Amino acid sequence: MAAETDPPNADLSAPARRILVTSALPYANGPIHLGHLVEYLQTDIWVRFQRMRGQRVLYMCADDTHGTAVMLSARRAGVTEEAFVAQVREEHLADFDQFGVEFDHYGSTNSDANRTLCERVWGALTAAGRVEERTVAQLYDPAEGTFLADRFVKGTCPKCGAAEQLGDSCEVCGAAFEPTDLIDPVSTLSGATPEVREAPHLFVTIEPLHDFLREFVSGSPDGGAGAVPPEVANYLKGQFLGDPSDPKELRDWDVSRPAAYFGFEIPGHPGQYWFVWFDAPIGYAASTLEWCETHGENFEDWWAADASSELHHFIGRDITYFHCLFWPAMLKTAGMKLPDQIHVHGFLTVDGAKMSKRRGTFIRAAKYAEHLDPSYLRYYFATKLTPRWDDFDLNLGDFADRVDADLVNTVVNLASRTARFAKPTGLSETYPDDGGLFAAGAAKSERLASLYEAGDFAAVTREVLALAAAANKYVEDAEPWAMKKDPAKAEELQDVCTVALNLFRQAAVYLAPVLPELAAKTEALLNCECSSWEAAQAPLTGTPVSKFKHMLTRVDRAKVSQMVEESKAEHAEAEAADAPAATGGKDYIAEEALEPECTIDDFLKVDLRVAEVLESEAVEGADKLLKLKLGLGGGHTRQVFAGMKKVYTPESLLGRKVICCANLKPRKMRFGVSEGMVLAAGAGEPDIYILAADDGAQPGMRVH
RNA sequence: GGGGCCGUAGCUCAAUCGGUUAGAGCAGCCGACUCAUAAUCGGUUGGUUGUGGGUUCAAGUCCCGCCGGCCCUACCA
Repeated sequence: MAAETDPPNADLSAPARRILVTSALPYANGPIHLGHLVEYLQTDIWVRFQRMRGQRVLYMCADDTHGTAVMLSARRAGVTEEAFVAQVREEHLADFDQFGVEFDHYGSTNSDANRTLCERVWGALTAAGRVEERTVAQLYDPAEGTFLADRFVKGTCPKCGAAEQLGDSCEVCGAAFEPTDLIDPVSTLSGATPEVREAPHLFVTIEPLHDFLREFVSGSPDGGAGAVPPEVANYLKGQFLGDPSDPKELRDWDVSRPAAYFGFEIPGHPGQYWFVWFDAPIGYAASTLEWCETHGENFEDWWAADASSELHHFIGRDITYFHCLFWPAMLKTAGMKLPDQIHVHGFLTVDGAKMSKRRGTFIRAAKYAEHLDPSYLRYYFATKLTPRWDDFDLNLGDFADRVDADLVNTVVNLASRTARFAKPTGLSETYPDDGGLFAAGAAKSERLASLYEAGDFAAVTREVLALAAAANKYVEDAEPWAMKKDPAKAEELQDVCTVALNLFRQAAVYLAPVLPELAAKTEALLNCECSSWEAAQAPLTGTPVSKFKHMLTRVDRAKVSQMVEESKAEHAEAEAADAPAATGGKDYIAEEALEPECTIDDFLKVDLRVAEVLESEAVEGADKLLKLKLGLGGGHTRQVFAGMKKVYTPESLLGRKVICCANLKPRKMRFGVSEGMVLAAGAGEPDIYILAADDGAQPGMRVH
């Protein structure tokens, strides 16, 4: 946990800011994975930066423990919910620890502090007349004894008849409906047939706060800044708030769930529990309350409406709605501190695609740390993080290249190529002429600080790397290795190393929020302090240099692949364990219903031929398309575009015999005309399996 | 169905308010060097800025259509 004492303030004339920072609470129903880490690392970097600048920061987080999913997981595991979330908590904390994410306090939404604050907020909502009770009809699972959220019900679409559709919409025809409309609904929890039951629910009205919320997100007319970036404000206006001239009505929010539900029972409403999304954000405050109680601080100094502190939330863009509308509405009504800024980040993709368990790119934090140095990931994420909510990609090849090239070859190289020369003498007593390099780096201080402040870590790493690159050039030009051979140039050698090591240290200080371990190793090497921002302002002189030890090893590509392979294997095991035995596998016919009966004449209209893939290339600018030239014998060829690039590489198809529909009407596509279709099984990526003919089949033969 | 965001070199990203010939790193190629973790330094190849229109003296940037991706949301719009 972070030090409580205030570090020296960067700007001695200004009092330190008091900043309360949160990351969204991870749900206590699963492990932390690389997608989660985007947010915790982003927040941790920002927090560490603020601390280096002398600000007073509280970094608060907690496990989000309530809800149906946790309740069911606990049942399945045969333990109480409390025992279940306690176990998950240990795992989460271990993961955060490995990645250097340092919270001041990590609470739980299932705590007395949270219950107390939920009651306080609830009391305020009730007193303000914002709470209404209404009856809601919902599907109920008699076997599990719980009401079912939409995603826990499957059934046949009432509109198109497609089977196995989830409770709220149909993937096949796109229809939207209520789960109670489903034909033959089945609980995915127990397999039981759910019954429709009515239960009272409590709703919170936020429409009266419409004007307040508009001002909150986009700023006040008198020039006050909004709490969210412009694109987020646009989204909220477009989706929920509308224009002042054409406002949309904000819907009431259903904040209760009937028993059985793992959560807090609502005072005065026996059998009704606060919905997990109601108590989750209150967990930010509850965590602070617990911290205050053990640190002799006053909770109101951080959470009262007029508290002089700042409140910053870091969230993913999927939960923008809750944090930017409901949450401020709750706080406003409860007379509590409003967020000053909500930092919204995008999602992580891996190798250009959504994280996929099947492909092994759904990687747990713990699995990553088994194989690779967490510093790599902290750095790589930093090179990608901006204040915008764009998604960004963890390209595993690029990841390894980038870490090696930037950190090992450029930054650490500065130390490793000169520390040995400097060890016998230490650093020079006075800082030598370096052509202005150190001063130029020092002059970057405020610019880099404002980039950190704005969350533009990508720009920070770019600029610091440019400094380190210039430093390498300095060493190259000075040729210390030549001086080493000439005893008369010992002083000159010491000077060159003094410059190189100071430039290295400057970079390490600037990168310290991202790479705290590198900063610590730099402190050990140079016997100095690297934990304050001002450390980059003045060069170090006359100090001893320790024996150089490797600070960061190159990325082992084999470990990267191993990590992916093992993640893949984990998924396969989990699937095998989940699959009910001897049910004959997945019901693909239910998933994609049979077409109406056809006659032999209908079938013969489709002319299927054996074809050989003569040419195969990926289509530039298309993610899914391969352009194939098919040989049908006798000199006949066809150009066919096939949407299977994500599953088959172009080379893997060359020379293969495939089955194609040879009389399909040619279709003009963006990249050319497609004159047929290659047959493959499966509903689409990643399930695409090309049909093949047995040996002996020749191109052009018809399939009967 | 509605909305938001995104699309720039093989890869990852820059480009102030619309302003010169769209830049950088990595990878590739050529050369130099050898202190350093096959590191470093110099040079160099590589772009119809997804696509088609429009506005403008000037468009990667602004407007409209289309294609593609991600997300949110919805029997309202």
